[in-house]
Amino acid sequence: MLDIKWIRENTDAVDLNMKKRGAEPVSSYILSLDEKRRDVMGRLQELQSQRNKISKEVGQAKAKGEDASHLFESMKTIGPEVKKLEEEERALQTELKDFVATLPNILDAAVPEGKDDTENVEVRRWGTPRTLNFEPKAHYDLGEDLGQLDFETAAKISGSRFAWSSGDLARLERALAMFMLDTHTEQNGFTEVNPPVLVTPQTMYGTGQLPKFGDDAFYTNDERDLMLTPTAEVSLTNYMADRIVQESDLPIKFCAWTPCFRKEAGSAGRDTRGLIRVHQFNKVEMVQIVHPEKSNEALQFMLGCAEDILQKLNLPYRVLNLCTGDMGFGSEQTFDLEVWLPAQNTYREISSCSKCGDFQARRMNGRFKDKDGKNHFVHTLNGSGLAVGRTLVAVMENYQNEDGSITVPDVLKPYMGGKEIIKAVSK
RNA sequence: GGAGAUGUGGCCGAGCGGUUUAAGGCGCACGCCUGGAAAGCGUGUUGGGGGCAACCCCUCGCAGGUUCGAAUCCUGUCAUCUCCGCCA
Repeated sequence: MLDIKWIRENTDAVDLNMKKRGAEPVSSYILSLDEKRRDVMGRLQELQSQRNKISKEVGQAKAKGEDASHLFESMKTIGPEVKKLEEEERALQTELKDFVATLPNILDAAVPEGKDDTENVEVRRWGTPRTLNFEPKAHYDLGEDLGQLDFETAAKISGSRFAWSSGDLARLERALAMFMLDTHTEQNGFTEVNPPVLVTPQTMYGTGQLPKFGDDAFYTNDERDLMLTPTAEVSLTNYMADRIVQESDLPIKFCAWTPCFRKEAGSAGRDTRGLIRVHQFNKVEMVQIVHPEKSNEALQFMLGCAEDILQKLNLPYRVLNLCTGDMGFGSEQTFDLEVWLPAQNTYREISSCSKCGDFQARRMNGRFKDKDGKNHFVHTLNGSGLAVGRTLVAVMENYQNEDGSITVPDVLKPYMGGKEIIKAVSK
């Protein structure tokens, strides 16, 4: 959520930002609404002030045992007028807030210009794709041939875009998650959290999924309208909702391994096979709550944490600086990591690390108290560390052997009971 | 699912419908005192909004309502705790 005071003083920047994101200018509309609201508020406060004064006089008169009924006359007209202005003010306030809540975050100056994902800027590459002397299989073929990935069964149970894995492959995914969690907690200083994945609409609003992107999420028919989280970012970041922490508590670093639920509305026909795009997948997420001055530093740190996982797994990847046209709603700046997938002969997204400034903190009212006792909004960041399902895909395809078996990466062996190779189960 | 209890500034805790503009205490910050400290004394200490400013408005879990006037009365709702039932 943008600061209305800031919008008032930076109308050009607001409209320029909308343009960069490929949207229409909005500042004149906001300004006129804000002006109307402040006008009503001024008149309302004047009346409230009168009411308070008279009310006090009534109290004083009664205390002395005097008759105060003559004071009621003016109060009788003030009362309904106050109520009317209150309603007017509330309506304008709601209208303004509802509108501002739909505006995306202001992009960092370091974000490259570009119209869509084709114009993202590659920052660096790491690792060299393995040269195979055989035709690489796609992970879904590998998994099905191993007898440990079963999309038919998943479809029977839940419909399209779900997966069923079993045996060593299921364990390999768990191994990946444990390896990631252990690395982030033991090496990178994150605190492991087991958060709820079923959250209130208010929580989804806090991180920016609502009100604009409700169509992407699964709702329950629970009377509280609980929703399934599309990422643990939602639960973890909302730790700060209506909370004031001490400056010395920062940074707060959480990581969590949770299932994520996405409708994938609008992606019909894309990645219809396999684990790449499913309604339910597991992800290890990192969230940082930091002092505003540490935002940039924290973003680089988190990007490093995500890269480190790929490096330890020896998976080739590249880093992209997302361009203005491809940036998410709440983000100021985002780096994506794309991992090499031999069967697709291309890099595919496996992590996304974003800094959100005070955008989310403002929505959820998350603050810290500085040394002088003043409160400020915290800055929030989130990054995948990594998308576990897609990491499984990457390991399968990059570590596949000609006979269809999969070599277990060295760092995962301790988590696989020492198993070195995943082979087909006998049918 | 059923029954009951409780929600008041960072914490504890008062609060007959009108000087509550939320007592008192604890904690914290600053000052006085001291060689230094403790104790003592004094001052400040919820959060948000509007205004150049003086200052004003809102905020007692949340949302409605009653009233000239609500922390206080009414309704709904949420959270916490206790007991019963069910349950991994």
